[in-house]
Amino acid sequence: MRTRREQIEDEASALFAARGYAATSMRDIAKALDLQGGSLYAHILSKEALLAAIVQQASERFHGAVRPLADGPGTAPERLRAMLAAHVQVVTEAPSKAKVFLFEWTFLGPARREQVALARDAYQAHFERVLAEGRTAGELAQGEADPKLAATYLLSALNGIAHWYRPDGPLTPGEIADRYAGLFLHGVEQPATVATGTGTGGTR
Amino acid sequence: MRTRREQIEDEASALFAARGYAATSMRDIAKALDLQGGSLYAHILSKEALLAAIVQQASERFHGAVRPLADGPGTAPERLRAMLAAHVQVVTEAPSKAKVFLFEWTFLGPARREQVALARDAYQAHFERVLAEGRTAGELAQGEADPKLAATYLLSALNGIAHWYRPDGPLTPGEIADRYAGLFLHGVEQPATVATGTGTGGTR
DNA sequence: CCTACCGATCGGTAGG
DNA sequence: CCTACCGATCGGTAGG
Repeated sequence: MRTRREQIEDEASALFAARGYAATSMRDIAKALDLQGGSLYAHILSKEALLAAIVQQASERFHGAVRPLADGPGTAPERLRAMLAAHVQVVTEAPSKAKVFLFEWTFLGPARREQVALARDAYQAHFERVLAEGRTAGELAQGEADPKLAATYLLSALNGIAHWYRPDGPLTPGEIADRYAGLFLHGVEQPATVATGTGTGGTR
Repeated sequence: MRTRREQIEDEASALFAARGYAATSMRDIAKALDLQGGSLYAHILSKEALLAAIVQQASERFHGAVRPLADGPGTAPERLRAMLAAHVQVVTEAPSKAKVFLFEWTFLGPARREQVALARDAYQAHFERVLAEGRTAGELAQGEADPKLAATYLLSALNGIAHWYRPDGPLTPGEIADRYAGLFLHGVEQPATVATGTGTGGTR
């Protein structure tokens, strides 16, 4: 049984994600729960504290899912695949909360916003580290892009999923992760045909 | 000399981009221009119409820059590189306006919002078409990802640039575009070593 | 958790 | 473009 507090956070997540934090009033949240506006304050301290709680919990989900994989065994490409799949999993299992964490955290007050900025940097650093290790090991070649830029590129693509994912869409979260991993690891360009021996022996 | 109307749109773009549309009041915009709140209405019809004008103009910039390249000459990879560079150029030459177009258009009323949704779909379709043509021509191989998903992936990564780009950052828009194009076309994984003849003849 | 309310601020307008 | 204002709504609180 969800506590009242959890119901409030769930409803607030849905509304913040759908309309944006600033465009959602406390009375909107209350109405969705059949309460009066003021009654919410028996459970929360302020609108910003409610946002902070949602953001904090989502942040912990992302970290908890991805960090052990970054530090785990496997080659860099293997770990990246696993981290990417975990990130997609966190986004798609609670899209509203992920969306609030990813795009509404900027509405926090200065103190909490800076905390979240640090947590986000630390999260991206997991990806940067694996990319750097892969380069050192000769498993990855990011062209001229350094690990920081490659991680920014990847996380931008992944976070976009929160904007368009629908549970009833054609692709499961696992399928989305597979395809995105293929795009990130191999790109879209057909490698120049080099003696892969499909029979004709190189169509130049 | 910028007209008053243009000054209002520029200032509104900066504030909408920095704080969000819903969290920006007409009096905020007026104050930045040393005006009284009500005075803005000598130049605009409503807050939403102001947002709509900014979004519309930015939308036209993106379309105008990219469409001719999609329809232009060159192989699919060449055209994708050019389109990607043009998109980055539009984002970075007016980051606030791009950001408003990319992330604040959802605050438009239903009628205008649907129009913009169509324009965005048409924009993405340019990328999808080139990706599909490249696949047909054997120039591109997107793994299991279809052109639509690959375009979504790419545009998510590109639009993220609006969130972090700073004119005084270490990379020029052209350098960002080059690196992102490398990541999109080739991915990050080192191709398996196949007779490229660096001397040792294949270190497996 | 409700009733009733607070001061502040919102988008927008009348009249000049 | 300003002064002065409109009704509506905001986040939040007192008291029960």
